[in-house]
Amino acid sequence: MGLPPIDLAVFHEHGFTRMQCSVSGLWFWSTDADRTTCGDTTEDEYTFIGKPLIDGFSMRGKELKDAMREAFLSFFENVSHTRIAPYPVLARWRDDIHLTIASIADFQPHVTSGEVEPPANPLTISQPCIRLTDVDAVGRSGRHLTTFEMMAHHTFNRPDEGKLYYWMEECVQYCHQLMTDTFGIDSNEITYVENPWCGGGNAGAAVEVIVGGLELATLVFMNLSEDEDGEYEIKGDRYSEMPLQIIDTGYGLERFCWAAAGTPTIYEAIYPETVAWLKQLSGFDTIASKWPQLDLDNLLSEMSRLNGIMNIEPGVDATELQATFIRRLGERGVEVNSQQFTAITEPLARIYAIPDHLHALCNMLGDGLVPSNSKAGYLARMLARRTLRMRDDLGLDISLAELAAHHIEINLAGEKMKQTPDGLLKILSLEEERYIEMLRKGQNVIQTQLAKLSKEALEIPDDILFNLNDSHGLTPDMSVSLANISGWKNVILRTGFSAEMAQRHAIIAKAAAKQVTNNPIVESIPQLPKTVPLYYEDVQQREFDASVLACLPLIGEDIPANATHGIVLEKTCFYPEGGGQEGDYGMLSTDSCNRTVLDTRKVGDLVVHLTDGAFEAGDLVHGSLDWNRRKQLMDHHTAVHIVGGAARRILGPHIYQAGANKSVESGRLDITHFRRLNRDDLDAIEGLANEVIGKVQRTEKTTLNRKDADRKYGFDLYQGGAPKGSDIRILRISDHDIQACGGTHHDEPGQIGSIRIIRSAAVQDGVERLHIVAGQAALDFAREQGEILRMTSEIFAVSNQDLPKTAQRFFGEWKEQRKRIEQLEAEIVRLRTSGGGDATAEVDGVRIVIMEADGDLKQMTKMLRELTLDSTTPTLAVLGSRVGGGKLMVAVTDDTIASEKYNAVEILKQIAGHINGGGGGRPTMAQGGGSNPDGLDDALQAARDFVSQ
RNA sequence: GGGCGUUUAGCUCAGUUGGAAGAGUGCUUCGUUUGCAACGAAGAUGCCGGGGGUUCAAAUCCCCCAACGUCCA
Repeated sequence: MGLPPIDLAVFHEHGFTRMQCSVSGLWFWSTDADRTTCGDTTEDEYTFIGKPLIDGFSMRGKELKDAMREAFLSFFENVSHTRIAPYPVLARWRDDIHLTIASIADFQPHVTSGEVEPPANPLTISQPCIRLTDVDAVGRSGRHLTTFEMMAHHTFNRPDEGKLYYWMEECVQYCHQLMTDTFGIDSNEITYVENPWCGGGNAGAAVEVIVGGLELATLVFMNLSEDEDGEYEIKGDRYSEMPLQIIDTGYGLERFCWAAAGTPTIYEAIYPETVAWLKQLSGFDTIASKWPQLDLDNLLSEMSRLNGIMNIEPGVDATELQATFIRRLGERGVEVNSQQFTAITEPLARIYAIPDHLHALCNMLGDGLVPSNSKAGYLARMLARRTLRMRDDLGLDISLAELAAHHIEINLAGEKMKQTPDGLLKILSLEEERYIEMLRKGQNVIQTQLAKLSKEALEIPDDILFNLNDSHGLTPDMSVSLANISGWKNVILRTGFSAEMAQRHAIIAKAAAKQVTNNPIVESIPQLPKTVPLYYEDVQQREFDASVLACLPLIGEDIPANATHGIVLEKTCFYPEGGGQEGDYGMLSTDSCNRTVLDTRKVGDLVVHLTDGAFEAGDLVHGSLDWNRRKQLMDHHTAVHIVGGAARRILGPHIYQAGANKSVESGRLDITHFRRLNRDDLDAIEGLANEVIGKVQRTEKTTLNRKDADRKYGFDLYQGGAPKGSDIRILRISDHDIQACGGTHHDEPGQIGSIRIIRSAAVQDGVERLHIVAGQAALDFAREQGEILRMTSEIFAVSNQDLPKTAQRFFGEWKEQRKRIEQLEAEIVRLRTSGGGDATAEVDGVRIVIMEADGDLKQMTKMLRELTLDSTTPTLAVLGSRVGGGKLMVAVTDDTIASEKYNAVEILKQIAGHINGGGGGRPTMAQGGGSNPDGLDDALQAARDFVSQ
């Protein structure tokens, strides 16, 4: 069955009645008995443009947002909600999304699953969000944004445990009170639309709050989870009730601001200064003044009213949309032609989108994101490039960094950012440099790829446009304008091409979406109590006794050679592979048998020892660790933390761990940084890291619940990725580095001895990999380096200090001598070919040289050149050599009677048979080889016979 | 994580069906001019990213690796 109607006392108290929308078919509540639509359909225009629906907010921009947010949060504080500070826009506590897309995202999956307590209950928050799915519509639709604040009140009820804070009735009551009392909205303007919500495996009843044609808020009552036997059916899937009942609301801060301002678009309500500034910089007014009879203000306000019903979504056909727009404007007495419409709306769309993109960029970079060519960093790069393109389209002579500096001053004044303003601007100017470089390279690529295309062509072939976009970052319209500049003056972009390309990308993405699942190592996970870890309590413990709970045959290919069984014990001090630290090795033994532990893994909550033989369940075993291995792994793991802290201190607050691995040989740490590191950077980090080893006496290991950990240390804790459970293990190395980490670490950093950063390498753009050795591995490394130096200096018979100088001298001499050899070879060729003698004859004015030579094809090529390059002596030359199965070359002097008379390829084919070979080339130059060097004499004789015919 | 592209002289880049490694710029020398990023002549500069393979022959075709770029998740 579906969900029951939402019939609440609050509706009846305020005179609302339930009816069905004539357009969408959805049920809604309204005080207006004549209403036929729910308010958010293609029949419902915006009614607030020029006539604000919310009173008492006469300010604009940041000031308006601040006032609106405060009004919202304090309203809910007054009705016993706790105000929570916003989370970062980079969702580092999650591994399924890069960006915070909604306020509820702050609490997923750990709180919404019921595993972790919420930071407060009920709570209210205004969460900055970024959504890039609708990026194409930003600036065009009048309402789309990539970044916005979602104001919310959340409640997490557990009716089973008697914890029921409030549900639908109170929720809607609060909402209605906020709308009518705090914001003074007339009840007649409000419709509450019943529209069930589902997503991410959860679902529930939901109410959309529509005011003046604009959806201002959504109230979701999430109390269902996906269950194929469930009793509720929503949008094709079945659900059943879950123990946690969550109120998830979302109130669009910017939309409230817009409704209070009544400006033609949302952008003018929240970014008025930037819009005005960009209009002035781009000379927008001069565009409109070209048509004095056009009433620009009237046109724009009619357009924005229409925006409400035009359904401008990404991917709709632009041409068709424009035609509809012009027709409907005409119906309202606004006459505008296509040319005028484009001339006005195109620049305006960019002027509107730029501050939005800048805001999103500043939010992302402000949280410490580094632009990259993949993952979250790519999203920042994409926004930066879109902004730069729009800037170029507007013809603005201003850098991206300057735009951002202005934006920060006007729209982000006083906001706390993790990244420094200088760091942020530096990153943006580097991004602009890359963009300029991309365009410069693009110009070359265009010229190369279009070389075969007629300069009169009207279109660039589709496959070339696709390729330019995918491989070189040139969007179709950029390609076309670059082609126009480069001489293909008539090419234009086919209409609908961009949509086609997006569609093609979607198909490719769908095909590539196949998930790779990691191979299981055991057939099935037995129901056993969680293995008790001994390796946290005492990291030095190397021996223990425990009883065998299960002995499982190992399957799959992802296991070490010789490993046959997985042993589960009730407790262990073997650390299972995790957090980038490899598993422990060692021994499990009883009185009668010894088994080698070849690796240790975690399967669910069980630690599985991968051994080379079986035990019986119930056996009492003695475990002993390969301590040298463990000690080395701990050296590397603790060292990686120390180096990470050092890198952050030296390079800046944007340094974040992007991955790590700790093996016996070395540790690897991937860090986010906006440029390649050089040896000086590495030396500085290495120096600081070793200083920390000397200074910090003890590391501090604590376990906090998630709620307290977040509050105490913030989200920088989760450098190693999104943590799973509700308890967070925290490793604190003084104030140098504090991280959530499940690995094993030294109690005293001094036990590491020393840390060396061997080298850095690029993993991807924006991510640098540091290779680290510590402890014994550092000593081994130093010894090995010394050995290499010793062996090398022995070869040169010089001291280590003289090695670079000596190597340089030898290399230089080698190059010089090689050159000298080439010169001498050429001299030999000259001597051999200038003498005449038996090999030379003359037939009908053509010098004939047929002789055997030494050397390979390359050397013979030189001789041939000597022989045939001089056009005053027309020559036919046939050379043969016994090298490598026999080689033959035939050449004639170009553009002479020699080349008229003889065809080098023909001669070669005639004689090559004698050496069992073949070959080819051009009429003036042919070469070939064979497998019978003894036939060379016959081949050359055949050439002589051919000539003398 | 997946796809595509690039790697050739100090720099920026051409190089067609595999068959004699190029241009522009910079550099050196000489000349002409010295007011423009002046002009003329001559010259030097290449492990054609690395490693395998196919072939008589590979900058070119195939495989692997690396660096860089780019689009999509």
